Amino acid sequence: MPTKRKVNLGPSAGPANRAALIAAAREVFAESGFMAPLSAVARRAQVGQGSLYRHFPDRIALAVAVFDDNITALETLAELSDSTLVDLFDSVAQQVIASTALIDMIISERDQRAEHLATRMTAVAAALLARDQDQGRIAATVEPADVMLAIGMLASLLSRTPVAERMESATRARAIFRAAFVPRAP
Amino acid sequence: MPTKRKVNLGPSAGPANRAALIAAAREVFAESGFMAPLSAVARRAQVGQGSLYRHFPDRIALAVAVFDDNITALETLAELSDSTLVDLFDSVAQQVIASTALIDMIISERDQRAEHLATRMTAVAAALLARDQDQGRIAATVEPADVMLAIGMLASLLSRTPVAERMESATRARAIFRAAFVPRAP
Amino acid sequence: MPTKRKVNLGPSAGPANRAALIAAAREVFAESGFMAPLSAVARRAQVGQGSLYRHFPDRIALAVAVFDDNITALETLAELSDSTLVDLFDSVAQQVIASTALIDMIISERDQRAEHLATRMTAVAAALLARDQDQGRIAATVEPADVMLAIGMLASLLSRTPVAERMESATRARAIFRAAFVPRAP
Amino acid sequence: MPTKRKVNLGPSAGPANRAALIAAAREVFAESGFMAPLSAVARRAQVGQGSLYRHFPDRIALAVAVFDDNITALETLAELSDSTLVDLFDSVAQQVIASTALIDMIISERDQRAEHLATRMTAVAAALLARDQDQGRIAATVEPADVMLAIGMLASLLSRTPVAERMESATRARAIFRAAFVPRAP
DNA sequence: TATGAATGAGCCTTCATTCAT
DNA sequence: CATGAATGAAGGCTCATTCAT
Repeated sequence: MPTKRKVNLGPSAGPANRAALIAAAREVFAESGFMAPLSAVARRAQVGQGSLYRHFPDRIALAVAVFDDNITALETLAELSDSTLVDLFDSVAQQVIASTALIDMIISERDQRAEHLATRMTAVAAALLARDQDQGRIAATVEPADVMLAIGMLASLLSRTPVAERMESATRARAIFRAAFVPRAP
Repeated sequence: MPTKRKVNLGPSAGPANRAALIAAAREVFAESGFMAPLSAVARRAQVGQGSLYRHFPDRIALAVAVFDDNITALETLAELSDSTLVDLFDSVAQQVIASTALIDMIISERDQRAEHLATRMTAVAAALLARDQDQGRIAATVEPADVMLAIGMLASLLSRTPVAERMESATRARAIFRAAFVPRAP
Repeated sequence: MPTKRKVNLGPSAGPANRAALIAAAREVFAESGFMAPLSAVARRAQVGQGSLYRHFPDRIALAVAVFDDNITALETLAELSDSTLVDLFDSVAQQVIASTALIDMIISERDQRAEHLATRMTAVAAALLARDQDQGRIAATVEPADVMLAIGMLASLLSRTPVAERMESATRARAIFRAAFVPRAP
Repeated sequence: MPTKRKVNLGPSAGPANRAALIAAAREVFAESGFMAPLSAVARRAQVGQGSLYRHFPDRIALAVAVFDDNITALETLAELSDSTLVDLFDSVAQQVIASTALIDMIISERDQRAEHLATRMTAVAAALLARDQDQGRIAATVEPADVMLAIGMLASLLSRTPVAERMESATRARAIFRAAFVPRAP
């Protein structure tokens, strides 16, 4: 009465699966948002659900793995000597235009790991802010929290905007924030 | 085929139930967002699921009933002769601090009824914008779409911010938008 | 806090409601079959659901009231001196082409009242059969049960055939049964 | 968000469940017709509803699995060199006496998969008809559509006949159709 | 007596999570 | 260590039936 199994390729492709899961999750999160069914991730990665759970015991673990790259990209940006806050806005907007789920998570999850990503992002913002203020591009009264809030608002908005309208909204929002942050009297 | 019953207190409280449903929905939406389970609304209203569906055949019908009040409050605000865009921001922030779901719906639903609420809100924004620009309080370059975008960002952000931090975020955001919209050279 | 009611026209239109319910049920059964929601009947009759239940405590009671007319039409047919079994087939087919639910009920319900209608229908069949056999139009070996079975099959089939194809199926089926019942060697 | 669990005996009986579901569905369809609640199938198979949906994503998928055997049996019958239309009627009757739902589905579903079964059944009928006509057992005027109609009527009727009376009805119906299809003058 | 709101059982469907192989 | 089937808890929705007014 029992069964028939497929094949068990053994532990050969151990971390290959992990990578496949991350890639699949990136796509799935981008298409269907942070709350997309995890089974869809496993399916797209051609991996058993069990393996998904072994590598990433919960949704956040998976999301953190996915979004670490995004944050790293921002950090890299901050290290360029000529990057500005405007670049940061643009980068974030770019990321969110492509995938909505990072901000979904950063804003809504109280989980340690999500907050860690948020912290790294804040550091990026603070670094760029200081540099811009030094060079008189941004008003001295602006605080890092303002920048993070602006980023949060930008991203949160874009994350709920239909894909087709995201670009336009991003442009308009960027103009608003630039106006808000530019120094007053020349 | 028949069904067993427990008690049936009858339709004595006909529209009282309707009111209870709206009140419950306001709370549930505030706590859990626009996608909160409707069964939770029925439960909190102490009402059968069937009654909920009789009164409000779908989620949007319920939401519209809940949020009509909010929009009406904004319209009333716009009619006061001395109200300003800042007042509008504050009102929206106030509302969103209390309940998150109105903007959830306005941003994400393409439904006629949701768009009707959005339209009314836009009208309020446009009226106040015109008045503020006449009196030199807001730069002439600002367009209604900018105002709506700002409101959307504000609300979208607050809607994902944990309740405890909403007030602070709202204050900071208001300052940002004021800075962005104020006229430049005096 | 309580209520507002509509109007209560009193017991003025007592049996008018009953008639409206029967008419509405005839339409609803025709459109949606024997298992159509009773609430749809009440709605179409512009009558409260309670009234429906007062007049017809269950689905069968309502159906019997509706279909009594159909059976009566068949009985009237049988009383015409020149009517034949073929006429009966045609009449049943006609009725079923229009509304499917009578046979649904006769075949599937074991309820007394449904069987009463079946009995009357059988009497009609027997009368016509006897007459046809007297005149040599139908083989002497055919029994009333054969006729009822043929009617049942015809009707049961039509009741499940998409409306557009019913006419064609009815014609073909009639030919089959005629071939089956005609006397053999002339 | 998580879920509580009782026991999980694992997927040891993987395809055993599938078989149990088919068996259960055969019984449930036989007892309650094609529209019987799928939850009843899961319950009778002692299987979670989720498993039912995994194996058979919709009602038709389940029905096709159940009825494929039936059609296969008919096809096998047609391949026997000495089988006749009468055998086909008897086989169909036999099957329908046991389970009602096959014809329910073939008649009422416009779904691809249901029509595929219908097509196979028609092929069987046409093959047997040709052979019977060759050997003079069936009138040359009879067309495959007549046979299918007869089968449809037979099955449709039986499908609505209480189990106890099915055998008798089947016998009588077979006699009728034989009479209808036999060649006329010897 | 008529009304129509309220009830709640039950069906369908989706998913997170577990676990035998 | 990977697999993928099994589980069952929700949630959405529909309807038959009751009952205060």
